[in-house]
Amino acid sequence: MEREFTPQEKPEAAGDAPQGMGTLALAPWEGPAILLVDLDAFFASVEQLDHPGWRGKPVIVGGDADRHGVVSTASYEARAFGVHSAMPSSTARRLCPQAIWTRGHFDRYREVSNAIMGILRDETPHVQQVSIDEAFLDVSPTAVNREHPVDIAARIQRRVEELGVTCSVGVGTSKTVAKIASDMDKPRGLTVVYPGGERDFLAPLPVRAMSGIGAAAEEKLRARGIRTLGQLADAGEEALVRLFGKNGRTMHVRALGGDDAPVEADDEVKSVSNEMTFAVDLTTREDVEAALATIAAKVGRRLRRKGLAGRTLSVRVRFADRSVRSVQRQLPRPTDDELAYTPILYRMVRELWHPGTPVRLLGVGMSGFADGRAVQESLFPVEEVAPSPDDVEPAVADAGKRRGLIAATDAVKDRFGETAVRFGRELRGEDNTTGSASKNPADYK
DNA sequence: TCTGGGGTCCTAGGACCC
DNA sequence: TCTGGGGTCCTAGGACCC
Repeated sequence: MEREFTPQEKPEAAGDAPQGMGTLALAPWEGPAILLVDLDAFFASVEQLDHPGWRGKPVIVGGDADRHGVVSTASYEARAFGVHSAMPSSTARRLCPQAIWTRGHFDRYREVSNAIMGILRDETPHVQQVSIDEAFLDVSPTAVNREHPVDIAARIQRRVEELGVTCSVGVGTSKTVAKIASDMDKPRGLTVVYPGGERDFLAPLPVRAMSGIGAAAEEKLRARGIRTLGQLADAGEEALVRLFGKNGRTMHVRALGGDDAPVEADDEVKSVSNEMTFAVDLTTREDVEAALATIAAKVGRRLRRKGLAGRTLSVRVRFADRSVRSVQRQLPRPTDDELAYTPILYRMVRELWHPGTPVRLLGVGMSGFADGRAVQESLFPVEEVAPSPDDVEPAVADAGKRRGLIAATDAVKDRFGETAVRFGRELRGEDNTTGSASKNPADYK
């Protein structure tokens, strides 16, 4: 039986194909071939894998409804009730009161993700992981390997399903097209856009379908009568550059289907940060500083675990009206030691906030790493980091003592968890936070 | 009880140097 | 002591992604 896929036709997912993908004659593929593999409702799927009693039922991974929490991932059974990612948990609870809720088990998600990424790297070394549940693959036919990209995609779907979760795959000549294709049919979809079919595939889609166009860009475009990617492709590039800067050119190229961004592994970490949203706004200096110390300790610990030391320290404050202010400072030397930089955070936050003003969220970030890779000597003496003697914790100003203290508490946290040990000034404001999940790949490596 | 937490990248203005 | 321009670093804010 001879069969060709039209550009937008969707072959059945691997598990549904009655005679198996290998028996279909695929139209030949010329030129670049990019896959985007997207794990379906990943966190919720892992929960259902690990809890057989939850299969077939609505499952929601997310923060508490009564603490400003939002949905991280909803199973497809929960999505049938209108629940989706980033929805306030209070809304989700109203839409689907019978859902099974969990705050998530992130070590487990990382474990399953790593196994799947292993499968992808087994298929090709050209893998770019973009999050815990997504990766681009370059599977362009070469002189040595003529295997058809669609066959590779179908085999990946089968191999992933053997681990107990499913994925959707988009196949195209560019990252833009592969990504949009993967979104067209979920779960377990396999959507193929053949070379030459890009413009017809993209033209009818709303501009928001394209990665990089969010609410603000959509609104700007709508105000100029541009609603679809076809209209975006027809728009003058000069006008787009005036509107969006150099990103306007990128948007135009992508809408034309001509994006040639390479698939490249990018595992250099550029920043490490931690934020807390409080169920009850903070108003006193004591509470704000206690929370900052707790957040700073988490950042410090993650820096040490990754072997990173940074020079750029930042603080973010979100107020009750959701407005945000931030400050950043260059430190004299890179550090991974919160005992050295927490006192600096206290001074920085005073530039943004005065006692009495309700604080909804606090965040601490570190960036400015030497090269994004591990550093050998990561604990610098505190007096070389703190800009002034006031910033040194008197009790721990001795560098050797501090190093020992940090190492000891890290060891206890390794054994008993993050909340096992806290320094004195971290103790207030406990259990006043939302708790949620990151999908950033840097946290899962 | 409206809207989390972890990231990346871009922009625009100012300081500073050559 | 009249003047511009380029490069780089730094800072605050914002858009966007998963």
